[in-house]
Amino acid sequence: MALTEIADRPAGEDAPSLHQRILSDISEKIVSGEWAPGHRIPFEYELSATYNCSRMTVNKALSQLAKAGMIERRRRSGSFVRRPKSQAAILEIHDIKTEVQALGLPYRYQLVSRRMRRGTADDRERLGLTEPSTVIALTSLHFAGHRPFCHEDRLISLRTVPDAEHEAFAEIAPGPWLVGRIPWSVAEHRIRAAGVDAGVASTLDIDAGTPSLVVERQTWSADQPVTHVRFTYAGDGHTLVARFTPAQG
Amino acid sequence: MALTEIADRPAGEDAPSLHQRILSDISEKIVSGEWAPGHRIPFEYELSATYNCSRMTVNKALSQLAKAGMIERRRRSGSFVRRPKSQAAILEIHDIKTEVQALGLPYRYQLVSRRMRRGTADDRERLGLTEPSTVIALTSLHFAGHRPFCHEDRLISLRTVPDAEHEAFAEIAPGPWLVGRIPWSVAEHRIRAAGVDAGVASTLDIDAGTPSLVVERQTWSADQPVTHVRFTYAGDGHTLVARFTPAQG
DNA sequence: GACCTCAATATGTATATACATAATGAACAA
DNA sequence: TTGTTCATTATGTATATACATATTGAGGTC
Repeated sequence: MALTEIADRPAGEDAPSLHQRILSDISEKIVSGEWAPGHRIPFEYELSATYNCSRMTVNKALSQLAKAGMIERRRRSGSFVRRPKSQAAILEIHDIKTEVQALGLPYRYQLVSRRMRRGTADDRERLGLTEPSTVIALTSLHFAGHRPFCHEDRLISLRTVPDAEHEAFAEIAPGPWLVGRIPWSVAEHRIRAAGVDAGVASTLDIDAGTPSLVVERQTWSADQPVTHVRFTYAGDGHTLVARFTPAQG
Repeated sequence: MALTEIADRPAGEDAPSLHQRILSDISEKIVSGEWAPGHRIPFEYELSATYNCSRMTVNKALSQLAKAGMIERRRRSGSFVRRPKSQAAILEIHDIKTEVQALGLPYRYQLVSRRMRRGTADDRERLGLTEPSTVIALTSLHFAGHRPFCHEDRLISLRTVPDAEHEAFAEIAPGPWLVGRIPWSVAEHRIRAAGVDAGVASTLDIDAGTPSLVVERQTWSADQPVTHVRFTYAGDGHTLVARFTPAQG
């Protein structure tokens, strides 16, 4: 009877594509534990029979699952549920304006200092420069409402970003200015806790040594160092939050 | 002449699949900035002509690029390079044993305390429990060499993980014990800096108030709260590091 | 001009088919 | 026993084809 087929896809529900449905069916079996790690999932031709579709459609679903790291595919042997890769997980880090506005507070940017100089040894270290180069050194503040939310200490390599020489950064923060102008290919983050030093403490209007969250980001574009930023979030007021589902690399 | 065809694929090079090559060709044009955000990339049938392949092969490449967030596809209009989505990025967090061993130091786990209790209001808050439930509360230390590397403060919901009642956690850390036993579907991380409180300070053998990195992780399996952990990494000795290429969500 | 209709168009999804490739295991030879 | 050969098998990749679907733009009507 046609009734069962109708029941498969209730009227109000918008129908996802078939390979999508196969994918989520399998994904659910894995996440629920019904198919434990190591379990061999049905062969492509078996699934194509149960779903009454072609092997290509099943292949599309399984390939995506393999890419997401949920299953492992072995020729001649079949596809297997992968063991979760330790407690590894993924965290998203947003830009500051978004962060502040997500808190429902008005955002404001303020430049504290701007210097151009021949890169010191420390500058080269931070940027990952091998040869001397001229750099722009910026310090600035990001406000959430009336209170300073974050202190930014940034270097920009003029060799890679010559336009930065003619930008005052009085109105626009260097982050948004760089984004869109310089396509970055690789970046590296470092997150740690530290007591704030005297200089940063005074601009943030807190006591030196107060615990703070330090996020450093180093960015390259096509192997050329672009910028190095050090964000200092004062006190324990700031938290990086991430929600995610297991995507075992 | 066949010579040009040979030149296309040098002898020593292993040939990636065609759709892979199309994907990386386009990806490179985008990352290099040759195709700026908003640029309309060639239509599927155009690319299939230039690469002398079927539309399906091009479609596979473009679909993956769209999924990765690098391009946006619009029916009837074509495919366009997407504007990078702010400075969002991704960070991987590994489990502690792996972290310690990556430093080349011997790893050791030590249980400090284990209690079973009817969940307090704070316990329910941490686990995300709506109704009262019995919980296991564990505190333990992770050593890197001789020094305490990390303090762990964990709650496990006995309702979701009844087996935990019969596990002493004297030999095995609760993290690895839970992994593999309970497939988790969702997790949430919170990362912040804080001064350590007196209790944790004494077990870590440092002064109270020392800046420390606190990583909290809350885990659910099929909407059921599984566990809540609070890792405290003493001082500024510990850094979370992440390297990544831009996958603009 | 505002509105409607409709053909054109680019992507979305799915099929049937084909051959390549890696891995397994059984049959067979030294 | 050890090693080799070889057919089998499941996945990997690619093609040609088909129809669905959303969107655009042109043309006609009120």
